[in-house]
Amino acid sequence: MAEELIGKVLVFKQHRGIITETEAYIGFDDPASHAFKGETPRTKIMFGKAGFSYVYLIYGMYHCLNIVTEKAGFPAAVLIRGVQLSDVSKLHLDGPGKICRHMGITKAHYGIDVATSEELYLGCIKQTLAFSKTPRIGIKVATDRLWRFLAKSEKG
DNA sequence: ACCCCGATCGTA
DNA sequence: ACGATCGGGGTT
Repeated sequence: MAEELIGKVLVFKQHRGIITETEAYIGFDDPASHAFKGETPRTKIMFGKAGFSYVYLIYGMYHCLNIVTEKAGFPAAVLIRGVQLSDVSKLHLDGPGKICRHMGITKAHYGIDVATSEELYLGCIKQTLAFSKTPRIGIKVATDRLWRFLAKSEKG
């Protein structure tokens, strides 16, 4: 799903943009995942059905948006790390904290079903984007896994 | 009650 | 390279 989401459209309220960068956090054997140590109130949504938002606060200052994937009982999520805004600014939001800060996404938007919500959802465009795979960044473990996906022409 | 630390970002 | 800033989660 992290690969699939490259080139899809992220819509939140009046904001929309093409997803240019994602990271995957998968299952019980991924030590970089918040779900690795088991289910907690914060990570509960990751253990549920796919298609729900997982928003968390990081470093006391920034929010990060994920989309839960995989079947219930198997924790996984895709972190949205990069978005190219579709408005006239064409601003490239580079980093999960910047995306949420710009769009106003907070923990209040935890657990939204993106399949039915009219506030937060995903869309398609006709073209697909080529992408590259790299190690995930900002983590200190499991950096050998190529679970970061970056649209071509993005640096990194 | 206390402590450590983090899927970040802006500034130096 | 570093500090800001605070909640989550484990430990006392």
